[in-house]
Amino acid sequence: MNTKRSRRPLTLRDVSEASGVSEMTVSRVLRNRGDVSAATREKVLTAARTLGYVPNKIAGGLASQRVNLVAVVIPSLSNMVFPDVLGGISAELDDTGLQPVVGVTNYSPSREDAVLYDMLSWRPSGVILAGLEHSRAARAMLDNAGLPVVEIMDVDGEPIDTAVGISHRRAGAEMADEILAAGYRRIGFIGTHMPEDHRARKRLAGFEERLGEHGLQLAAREYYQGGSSLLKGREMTERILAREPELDFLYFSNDMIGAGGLLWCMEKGYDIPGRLGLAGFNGVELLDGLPMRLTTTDARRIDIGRRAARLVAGKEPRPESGIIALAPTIMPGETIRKH
Amino acid sequence: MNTKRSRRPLTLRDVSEASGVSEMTVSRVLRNRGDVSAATREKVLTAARTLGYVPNKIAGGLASQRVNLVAVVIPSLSNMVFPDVLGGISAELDDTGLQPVVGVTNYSPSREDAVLYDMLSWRPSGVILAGLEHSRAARAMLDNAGLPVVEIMDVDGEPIDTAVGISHRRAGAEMADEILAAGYRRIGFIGTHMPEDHRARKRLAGFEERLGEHGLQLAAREYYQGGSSLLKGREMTERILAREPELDFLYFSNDMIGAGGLLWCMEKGYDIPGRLGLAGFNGVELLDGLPMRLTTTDARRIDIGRRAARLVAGKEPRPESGIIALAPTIMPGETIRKH
DNA sequence: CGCAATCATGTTACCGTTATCTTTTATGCC
DNA sequence: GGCATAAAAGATAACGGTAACATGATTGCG
Repeated sequence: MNTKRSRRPLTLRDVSEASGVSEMTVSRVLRNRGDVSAATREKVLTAARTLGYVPNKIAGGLASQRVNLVAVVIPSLSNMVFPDVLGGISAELDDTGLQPVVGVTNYSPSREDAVLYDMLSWRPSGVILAGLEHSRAARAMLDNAGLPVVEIMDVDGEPIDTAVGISHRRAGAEMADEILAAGYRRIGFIGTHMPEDHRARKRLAGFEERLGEHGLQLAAREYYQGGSSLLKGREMTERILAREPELDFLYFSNDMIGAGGLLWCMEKGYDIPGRLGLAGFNGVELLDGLPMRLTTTDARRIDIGRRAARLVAGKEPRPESGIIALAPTIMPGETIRKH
Repeated sequence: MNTKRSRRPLTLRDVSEASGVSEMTVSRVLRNRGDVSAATREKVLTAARTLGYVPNKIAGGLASQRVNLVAVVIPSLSNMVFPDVLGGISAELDDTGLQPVVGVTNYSPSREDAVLYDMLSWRPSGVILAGLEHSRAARAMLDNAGLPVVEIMDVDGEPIDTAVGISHRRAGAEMADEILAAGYRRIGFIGTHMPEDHRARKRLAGFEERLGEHGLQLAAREYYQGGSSLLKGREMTERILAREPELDFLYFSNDMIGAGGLLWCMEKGYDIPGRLGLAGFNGVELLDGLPMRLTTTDARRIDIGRRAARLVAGKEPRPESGIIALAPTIMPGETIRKH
């Protein structure tokens, strides 16, 4: 099966010699391009197989000026948000010959610049990146690169090329509507202290704005550092309720801390959703198994991934406006009163 | 800042002309290699910046016969286990100039072959892949490639080159010890029905073997299809207890379903850990916020990622045996009786 | 001051493919 | 059977960098 570990790496030439045809013909066979007779095709294929030849995309990419890679730049892996998006992207890219390559920025603009630079140096066929806020340098790079750029997750802003996402302002506002309609009035907010998480910021802005329209404002807010976890949700919930015991609703900036808050409140015997209502954001699978279903907003992650992928793959035309806005949809759950 | 969107992509030649030096000198500046005077360095850098030049790694890689990529091939992203591994890898690769590129196989051997083939066609500097079980074709490819290969997560088997992980047999056996020492005797198991999840299989084998040494065997087992979620954990727990109400312990093949099981049992009012003990596997952060801390085994994911990365980066020599076995460590939690 | 060592830069030849064009061979059709 | 046409294969020249070597400019030092 395996040839003795030859030191010199295999090239087209080796396959060409082994099968007695030109390198060009081998290349054609391996890429299924151009006319090759069934006989030679077979010869070449077996030669390639027995040698264990693996094409060199570095050389191929240089020669063809085309690389089947799509750069995907996102802030974080752990967020339990990203795997869904990537799932959507992969699913849609699967039959296009394009392959996603992921870069992670950790919500740092300078890391984002670096990651982008690095990705672009591979001359991908397209770029999908999270958010609409990018450094001047990043915008310039992307502009210059002259390839499809899809900014995902958010549509509240001016896309470089195309944007696919939900309006986080709207998501926040709609949740506010829901909460107010259910009669809650003393509302607290818990979120990360991350100036770079623009989407969380916009969500809160939309939320507060809507409260304002009803003559209300947040009765308390609590910010935390670092990653989101159930434990953090518990801590923050305890803290905010200790400070403001009269709150009748807690709006969490994501489901993970929302779930932590929910567990804590249930243990403490709070009457939910009667005495205290809760809501999160994202619509993650995790929530399905909680003792009580947390009300949340589905951020349409899979759809966003799919549409973004369709755009870079050219399966779908870029809309005139450059913006594809999906509707964030509230998933009622059981932690908010019926009205 | 940005030059008018020129159609022709920028090359070294453009920078060279703009700064009045040879392409070679530009190349040297951009890579910080070789001697260049401070003056020209500055000239080149500003030229590159104002043009918005991004190096072409395709061309560079071909010329230098060297690519700063490390292929990371894993079965799944959603597992909440691989993000940790990736974290460890990135952390350790950060100062080496190497960059991880992730491929996902969905536990399918044929997908694994395809992903590997694809990755190798980029001629990476090293490969990190999950598990010790690979197709003959995959082993041949890796053998042929002549680069460092680190198989991670598992050490129960024969590595192609080097392996870093824990012994899942041992992890299973040690958990069995713990459970037996606490006096539980009627033990049930809940896990995925995935013939390709070799690590889960080995864990169970080690577990059962140890039970056997004590003259016991599993009193019940329940397998499920598809992904692990809290909800699935609840369902499976309900099912196994309906079928075998006399069980006094449930060993879950991962923490997610373990957590689901725990929540269900608590709701049903089971006395835990008195009447019924529970244990999972992995040691994920999720567990920290549960109403009761689930007993589990820390699979050393971050350490595994780090060591693997150190090996491919050449920061650490390959051990004589080719195997780096980390110790799986039991995290007691509160769902198992004290003994 | 002269000569070797060092620094700074340039020249040339690939790296392993694929695009494009050319040549050779097979095929169809009246 | 001859000639237009298509199919199959090959030859050649990029693609955009970098390695390796060559060269010109400085510097150090007895």
